[in-house]
Amino acid sequence: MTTSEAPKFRRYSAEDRAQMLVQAGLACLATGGITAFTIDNICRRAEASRGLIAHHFGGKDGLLAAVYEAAYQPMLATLRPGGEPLPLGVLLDAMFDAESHSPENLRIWLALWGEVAVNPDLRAAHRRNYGLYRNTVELAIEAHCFVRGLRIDAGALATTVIGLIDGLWLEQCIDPEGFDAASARAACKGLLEPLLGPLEVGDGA
Amino acid sequence: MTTSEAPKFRRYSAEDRAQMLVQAGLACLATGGITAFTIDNICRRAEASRGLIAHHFGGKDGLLAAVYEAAYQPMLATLRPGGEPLPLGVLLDAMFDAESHSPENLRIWLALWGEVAVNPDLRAAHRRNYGLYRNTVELAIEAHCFVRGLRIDAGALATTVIGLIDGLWLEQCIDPEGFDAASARAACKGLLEPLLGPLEVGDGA
DNA sequence: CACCTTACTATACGTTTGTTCAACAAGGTC
DNA sequence: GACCTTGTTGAACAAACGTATAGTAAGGTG
Repeated sequence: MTTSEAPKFRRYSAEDRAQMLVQAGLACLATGGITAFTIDNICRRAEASRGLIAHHFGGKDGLLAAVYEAAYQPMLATLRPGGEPLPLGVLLDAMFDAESHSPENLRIWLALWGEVAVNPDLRAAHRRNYGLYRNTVELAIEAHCFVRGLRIDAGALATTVIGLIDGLWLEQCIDPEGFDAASARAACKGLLEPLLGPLEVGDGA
Repeated sequence: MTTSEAPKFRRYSAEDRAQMLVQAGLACLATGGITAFTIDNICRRAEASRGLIAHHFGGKDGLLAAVYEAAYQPMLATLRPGGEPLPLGVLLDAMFDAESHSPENLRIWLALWGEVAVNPDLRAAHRRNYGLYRNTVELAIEAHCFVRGLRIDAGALATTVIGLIDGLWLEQCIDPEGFDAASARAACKGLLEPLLGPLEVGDGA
């Protein structure tokens, strides 16, 4: 009887709403690839109206850039938790952990890669993040080789190792059957250990 | 003055026209990824009218399936020219030849992979072709190991090697700078030789 | 030259795309 | 409780999407 009415929508802070849209965008990529990354899909999933993406990101492209950043961030955070790179064995284990190897995550990356290869704006963002990624791996390899007295071009090997890991990701992603995170990790170590010596989790010192 | 008029269009055989459309489709994928794979784009590039894709392939999906097959065929043909698999060293060289590593070809694959991960029909086609691909590599590894008396799980290693090669492709594709086919081949061999012994082109016997 | 098969064109159609924008209202501030 | 900032909505819009289809004509066959 009173004038109290249920609010027609909830008002979030700009950052909160932005993150909700980014999460919805990631979910769309995971479900249907870049083709499913549409204003309608994303806003439906985020339970928001169609105008919001333009309001918070200036348009679809702005959201895609934010989505790309959001996809990279957890990986970088995992690889150097305190800013300091991990020992190589630990680093590899982190790269093959269950979450980053989830089918959803892999499909997201595949969709993003396809766009990076074709979209100059995304490529700029990629170059920056990939540089950090590669640098982290290179430092870990360098430290590993220094301790063991191995003379190896850490820069070139870093690129190769990243390629190997991403390639194993890729196979697993394209057809998830017959290959899982544990197999991928074993395969990776099997290829690296003849070159680098044993890569145990506890090889810190 | 005679009745002779220039023909309004050229009539091709069904197979010829189909191949023209497939080629145009590949070109679209190479240029703009899966987003650019549209009826308008493809037909404009093939200099054909918009109805032709439906006529020859039943629709866009039919063309995409044909494009996928067309992308796989030259690779399989390269890897076992006469039906017989090549020696491992030669096989790896073939995998890193200039043409298959062209930026266009890499972008095509990236676009197709993104779809395979999400499209059940394409996945079925992928599973079949990938099986042939993997089998070829496995046989080459098996033969290599047999000759050298190495005891290695050729099946698992085949998957790993394919992952490595595709991963190196991937890096090169996403950002073509600072990495070329020759570097990729060197990186691949550098990782495999500690495990498998020297992989020379002329290691046939 | 007449005929016939079928590759082909071109239009129309309904749907979905991304963007724009005026109006609305949620929720903190006074 | 009045006010104001601004996050939010929903409709309107043109462009682009894929498909269906009726009609056209190229080019081989007799």
